[in-house]
Amino acid sequence: MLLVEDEESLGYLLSEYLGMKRFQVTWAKDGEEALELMEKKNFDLAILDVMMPRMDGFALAERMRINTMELPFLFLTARSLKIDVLKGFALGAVDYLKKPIDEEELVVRIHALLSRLIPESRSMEQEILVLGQYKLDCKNQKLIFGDDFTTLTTREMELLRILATNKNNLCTHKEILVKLWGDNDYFNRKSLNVFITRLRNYLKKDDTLKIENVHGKGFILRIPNIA
Amino acid sequence: MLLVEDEESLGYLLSEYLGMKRFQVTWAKDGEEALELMEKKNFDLAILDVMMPRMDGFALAERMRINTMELPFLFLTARSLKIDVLKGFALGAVDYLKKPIDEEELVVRIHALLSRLIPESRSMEQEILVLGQYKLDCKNQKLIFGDDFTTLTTREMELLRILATNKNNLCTHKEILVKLWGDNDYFNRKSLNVFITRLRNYLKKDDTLKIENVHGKGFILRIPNIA
DNA sequence: AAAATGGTTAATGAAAGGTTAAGCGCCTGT
DNA sequence: ACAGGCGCTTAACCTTTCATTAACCATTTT
Repeated sequence: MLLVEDEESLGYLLSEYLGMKRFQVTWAKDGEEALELMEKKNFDLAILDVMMPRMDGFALAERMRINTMELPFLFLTARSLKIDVLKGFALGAVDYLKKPIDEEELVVRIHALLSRLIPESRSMEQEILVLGQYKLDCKNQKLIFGDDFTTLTTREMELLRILATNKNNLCTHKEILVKLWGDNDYFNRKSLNVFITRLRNYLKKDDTLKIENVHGKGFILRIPNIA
Repeated sequence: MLLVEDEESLGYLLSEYLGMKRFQVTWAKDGEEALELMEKKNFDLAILDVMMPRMDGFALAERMRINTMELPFLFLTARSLKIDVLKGFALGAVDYLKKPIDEEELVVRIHALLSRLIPESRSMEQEILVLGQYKLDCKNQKLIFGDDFTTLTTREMELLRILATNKNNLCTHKEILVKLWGDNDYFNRKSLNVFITRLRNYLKKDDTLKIENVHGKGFILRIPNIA
């Protein structure tokens, strides 16, 4: 997470507090520094102050868009005029927070944003994923069908979770193998096939669910949307 | 979008205003009614008032989670105590807005939520090319026609994508062959012909679409512009 | 009309995917 | 320490997929 804040005391306070809450915070003291950092490192979220010397937060957001950086950002600012709020969102902000903000509120808002922005982390928190007539209880590694359930192994569960969080969307071999096996070689790929077979077996009680293969690319868990 | 608000005047005002802003709004006057509506219809977002007779907004959110409804929701309420905000997010809200809120701000916030934070609408952003009555979902390699779809092979998809991104413009043999095959010899050229035939077959449900040949030069995917 | 280019259909074979079972290391309890 | 169960990997074998090639017909150009 990247915090862009020119004011010493608030910047220090916030980065300390967020660090305490187990966020990895990098603190940039102006827009130039922020842009440099973004080039070097991958952040999940940027928190931008608006009123800063040299390049203000709005200008920074503009520059980020021009450089097609896809980093989600929110504004945290004392400028609470309606026109500023509208401008902030028009620039593509995911939130616009007004100073002074309660630290705890800031933390829960950031959590809400991150869990929405990063599909994986959402399903990490989410205990139970609904897959057609099945439910996947991630914490207990149970695949529930009515009153019945199967206990999944860790790998089975993780694979199903990846497919489920990207339901109706292609999960490439590479993506899956790197996430679950850390590497993408011939044998791991064969292993993946074995797990796919297993999952297909578990899931065949609901015949609207399908794990489709896209030849040479990967797999799609197809869950028809009920109308 | 589902608006849950017990107060007559505010409910009316909001649903009118949001309707004016091209949102499809359904207004439920209490939690019970909201739950019934959710059973029947798929909404993209719910806006929940907190203080309501019978079932309050927090209780409603709880019920939604128990019934494993995956509908994202935000609170819109006069209760601005910190503890309420924290509770709201703990229940899984995507936002927590304090009354009175400026209508324009509400609208931009909803737009931000729908475009960036809610998966369904996000997946709509991925690369989908419209070809007459067909849609080409590049990531999933699907050619969609109404409710029906065909899974294309990688080559088929790449070829169609080249033609589609240059619609109504000539794509030379050379251009295509170099991009897809890396080389331009007699056999690859024959192969290209086979793929063109296949694409023509896939696309014949919409007879305004044509893959034309320009003798000795290349192909044009013709898509009449609707006026 | 001959030659070149394009179109269509079907056969082929290599690569990818699917299934089942055996192998193998790692805990766990005795 | 060792037996047994568990879960992941490897192997063996079979099926499907798909780009290529061939064969043949149609159209266009010269």
